[in-house]
Amino acid sequence: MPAPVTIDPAPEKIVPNGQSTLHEDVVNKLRELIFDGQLADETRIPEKQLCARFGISRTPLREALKVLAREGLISLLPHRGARVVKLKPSDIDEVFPVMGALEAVAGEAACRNISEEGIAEIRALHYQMALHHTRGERADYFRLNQRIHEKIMEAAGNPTLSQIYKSLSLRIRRARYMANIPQQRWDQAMAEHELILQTLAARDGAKLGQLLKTHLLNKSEVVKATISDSPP
Amino acid sequence: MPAPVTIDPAPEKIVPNGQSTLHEDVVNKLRELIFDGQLADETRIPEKQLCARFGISRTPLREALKVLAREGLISLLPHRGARVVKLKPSDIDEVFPVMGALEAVAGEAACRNISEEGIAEIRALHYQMALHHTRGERADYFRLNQRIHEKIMEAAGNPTLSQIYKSLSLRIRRARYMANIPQQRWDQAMAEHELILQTLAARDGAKLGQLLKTHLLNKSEVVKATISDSPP
DNA sequence: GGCGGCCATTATGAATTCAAAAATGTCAAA
DNA sequence: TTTGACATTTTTGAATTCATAATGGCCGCC
Repeated sequence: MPAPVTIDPAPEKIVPNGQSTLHEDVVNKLRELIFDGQLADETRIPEKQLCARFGISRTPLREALKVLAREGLISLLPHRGARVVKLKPSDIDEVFPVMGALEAVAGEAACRNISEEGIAEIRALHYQMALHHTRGERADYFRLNQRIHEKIMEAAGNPTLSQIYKSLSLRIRRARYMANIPQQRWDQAMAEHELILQTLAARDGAKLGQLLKTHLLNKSEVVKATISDSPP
Repeated sequence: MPAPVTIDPAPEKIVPNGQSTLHEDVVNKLRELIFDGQLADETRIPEKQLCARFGISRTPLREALKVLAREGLISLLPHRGARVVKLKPSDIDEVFPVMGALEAVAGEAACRNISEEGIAEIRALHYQMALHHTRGERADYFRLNQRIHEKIMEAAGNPTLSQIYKSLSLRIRRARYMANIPQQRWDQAMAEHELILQTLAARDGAKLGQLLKTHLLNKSEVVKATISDSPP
């Protein structure tokens, strides 16, 4: 095989910084590559090549692969290498109800625990997001949207819950960013968020839980539509 | 302490069977050791010693440790080794609401998806469990109880949900088995299960979800009591 | 000309080796 | 006697080496 076309002298070397371990850095780096689509679905991940790219040996890379496999981002077939798992519509159907339930729990807990300052912060984020919605700035809207949901999750004060939610979130992140949401649904989502904010401010846990659940379920439909063009 | 009574010439060597990989076997083995309490809380896990015990090299063991760390069973401090994480009462407070929410989702889905045969199976398990309850056979009761919840989870037909639930389940399994439930609470749990069965048979998803949620929450109190004697 | 088995190559699984950080033990001084 | 600095030992982190299963090409056969 001839030399590769793109020659990068120090592509994205992972420098061993004293505090974190090498394999942890590799995990994060690989996640980024997967999200960026640089490691495409179903393509085999050649260990040697990645090692060269990162400038490390195979040992920490393989440790990282094990971790990512456990997270569900890649699949690890014995003697047959690792490959990025393809996100199927059915996965969306599976993940979103779970995330909805988790957000519902978070919402209930948040209503109990959140400070007035916390509510104020979320309110600020909300109206910032509303502005982006009005202006049709999708990327910014998505970013704020994400942060609001994270804030609610954080306010719940349940690290275990947060961790699991985050892990699931990562799993479908690729699809989520793809989501080319139609205007009508976008308006609806914005209205839902309006209600979510009010309910949180009123500290109506049960209602907020229900709202978040259905909000997620609605989102599920959109996301599924965006990836259903590439069938399993 | 004198030498252990049972001397095992080849203690628990892990033999490389063709299909599964070594590190996966090690993960399972280590989980067992942790659950059995052979690896006590907070004690450092010496790699070399375990390698000798398993008859393997350090590489697959370390890979397994990474995975278990991601599962939350052990903590991995750089250059300071791995140690089994101690189950604190606060962990119970965190985990059970999440499991409750997951079971609620499962209950709703199960009501939609479960076959009549599936209901019949759970009914059989239920009355078997009731018998153990009547006889005061705690271990058997716990076993059946576990299986019923697993059946409901399975009937939901959501692998992602099952996986997360299982992972959480493992995390608190130690505490769960410890649970020396008082008779009064046991009777109450049995009554709750009676209702759970009826609601499932009636396919009332919303109600079943609610029941499972509160059922888990009640259980949480008992479990927490059992580990609160050993404070954080 | 196409298909199937055989051998060389390659990639993965695991063991070993090397390096570096942390734990331990020793000895001296306050 | 206690404390603190230093040297030694131990343990972990990472690289390298070895073994083995899978991949791919080649040749013979149908």
